[in-house]
Amino acid sequence: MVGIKDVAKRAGVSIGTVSNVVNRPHVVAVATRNRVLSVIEELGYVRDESARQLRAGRSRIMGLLVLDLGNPFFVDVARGAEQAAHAEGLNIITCNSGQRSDLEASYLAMFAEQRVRGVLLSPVATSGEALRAFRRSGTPYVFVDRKAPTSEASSVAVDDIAGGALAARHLLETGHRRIAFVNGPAILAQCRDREQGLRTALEGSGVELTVLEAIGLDVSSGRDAGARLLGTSPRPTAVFCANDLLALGVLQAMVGAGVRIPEEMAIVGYDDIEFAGAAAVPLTSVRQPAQRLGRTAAELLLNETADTTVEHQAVVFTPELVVRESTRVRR
Amino acid sequence: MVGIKDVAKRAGVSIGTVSNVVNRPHVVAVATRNRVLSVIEELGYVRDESARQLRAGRSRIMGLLVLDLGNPFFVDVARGAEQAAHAEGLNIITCNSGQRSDLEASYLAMFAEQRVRGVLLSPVATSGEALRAFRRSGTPYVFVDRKAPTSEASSVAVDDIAGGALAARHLLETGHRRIAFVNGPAILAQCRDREQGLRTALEGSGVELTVLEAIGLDVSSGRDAGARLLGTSPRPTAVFCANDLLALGVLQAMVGAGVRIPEEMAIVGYDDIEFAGAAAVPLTSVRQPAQRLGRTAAELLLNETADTTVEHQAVVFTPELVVRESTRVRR
DNA sequence: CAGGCGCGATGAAACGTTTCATACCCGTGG
DNA sequence: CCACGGGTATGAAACGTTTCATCGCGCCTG
Repeated sequence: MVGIKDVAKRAGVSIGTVSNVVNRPHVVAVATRNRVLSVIEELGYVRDESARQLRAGRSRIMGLLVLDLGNPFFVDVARGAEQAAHAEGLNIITCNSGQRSDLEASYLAMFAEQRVRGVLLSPVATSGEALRAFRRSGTPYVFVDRKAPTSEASSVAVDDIAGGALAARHLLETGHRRIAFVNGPAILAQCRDREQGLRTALEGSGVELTVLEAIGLDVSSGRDAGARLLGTSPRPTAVFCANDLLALGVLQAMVGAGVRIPEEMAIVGYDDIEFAGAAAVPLTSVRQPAQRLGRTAAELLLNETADTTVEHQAVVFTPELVVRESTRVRR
Repeated sequence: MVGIKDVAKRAGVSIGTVSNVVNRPHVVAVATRNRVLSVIEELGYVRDESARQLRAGRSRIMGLLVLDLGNPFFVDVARGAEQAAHAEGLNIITCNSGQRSDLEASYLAMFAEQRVRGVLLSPVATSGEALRAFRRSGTPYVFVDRKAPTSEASSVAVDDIAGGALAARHLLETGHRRIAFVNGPAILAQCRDREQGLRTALEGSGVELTVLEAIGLDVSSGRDAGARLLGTSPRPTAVFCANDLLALGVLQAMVGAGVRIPEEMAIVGYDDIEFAGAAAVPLTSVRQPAQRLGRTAAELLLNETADTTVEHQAVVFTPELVVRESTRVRR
């Protein structure tokens, strides 16, 4: 592999000069510069980032670890983060923990070993060995889609309790009295909070609430949950799902069983991913500003890495209900 | 930041010994080993991957550059690739070109500078400055979802011509005589091939074919195309879309305009993403083995990086038609 | 008892950069 | 004519690892 000293030898200059041509072109005489540049071109020299980084002590890369890239919500978060990072000339590497703590641990270790500039993290659980070990490495990090005490780190999240309440109030207003909640794994704070918001808002309303916990937060888990839901009696008249993927699965199960939506079963999802509006019956959903979440988190992280004295912040966005056919009362 | 020599000093051993503890624990006496390990724990030492890599001359990372992470098809490709890489103890970093040549170029440059072990590439265009420059860097690469001459590199693809033909024959058999094709950007070989397969299969059938080119390969481009389609007269009775995202957009436009699917307009998509089956009207689609594509490509790349004498291969998978409501003739 | 062997530990070199103090060359002003 | 300074180029040190030749030491064997 051709290195800086091959270029130097071939161009008849010192390696320091080659380095200057690459990094501070203005300090080298124009004749020399052109000669070196043409040798670089001729030899196909590509500088070695690991050597650069070793010398510089820090990398030009930012890590992003999300819970599930199969969920378009996180793809949007990644898009937002990428924008902000590119604006500062940094590259982002996106990794997918798939909600598995072991993968999360392995990616965090990788980030630490890479001496990444910082990490945007949407964690499986904020306690846990992996995270504790990662903290010790001293790599700066910001939580995404997860509140955290500012004493520990900055965070950017959406108010999940408010989101749960939004869904609850909507279902109450449309007259439902038997409601099911299809939740995801309770390890996830998002799931716990949405349930809590729902419960609090339903308090005293006399609504009969059934809670099902799905295995995952994906469409096929939703189908399973939908099948279970079909077996309950008396059957609820509305179901709120922790996630649009779950909601799409539930919807599919209902349509497959000939249950009419929303007449026999109203459905509310969460995230308002693009597919929610294009579903069998367009889904009512709680919208989160996903791209903004990613962008803001990246900006916060960039600030903190530029100036370590800056205070941690906890940014919380407010979700918004988008009403579509799946809960719209037909006349 | 604590380095190997801090550990060495504190444990009263040489840096070579510390290195051995980390990399070849069996060669160091158990008492020494434990002492060093406890110092590592105490100091929170994390080894510096850039120094490691500089010394080793190669990295433990594989790059994956896809056209669009917003398309669940590529998320599945990424999943497959990740599996194969992890099985070999490598990490994958996934980047998203979003079909933009400038981003593609910038990520390829980054991969080359990082000296990644190899790159899985689903390129915007196989010609082009970016790719030519990348080739010169000598980083091994394998094309994903794109055929390529074995003289250049290995590739893993799905037969898009066959896929287009599959859709065409299905629409012919279900009696359609005015068909529209909503294609994506013609720079993409996938789009050109699917169109060609369609045209060839329709040849001599007397079918009237209208081709629309959408701006992108996403749902909103599909909505636009759907709107345009509504304006054509006489209106086609079936539409084939280069992609499920486009098909979902077209579907949404049709449903919004009160056009009955499949009676007034049959729709066929491509990729068979999970959302296709959960759509307003479940979509007939051409299925591709996405995860297998990623896994196979990664395995090929691993082989080639392990043994440079191995021959390039071009693996081609065969697509499969999945028939659902959107083309099913109702009785 | 000498020689050899195996186990553990050591010290130094090397990886490819960047940076910085230094040196050289030439022209200009005193 | 000398001193000085601006514009260029140089050489060496440093970054944190891994690797490898070497060495010391205790033990076995002949």
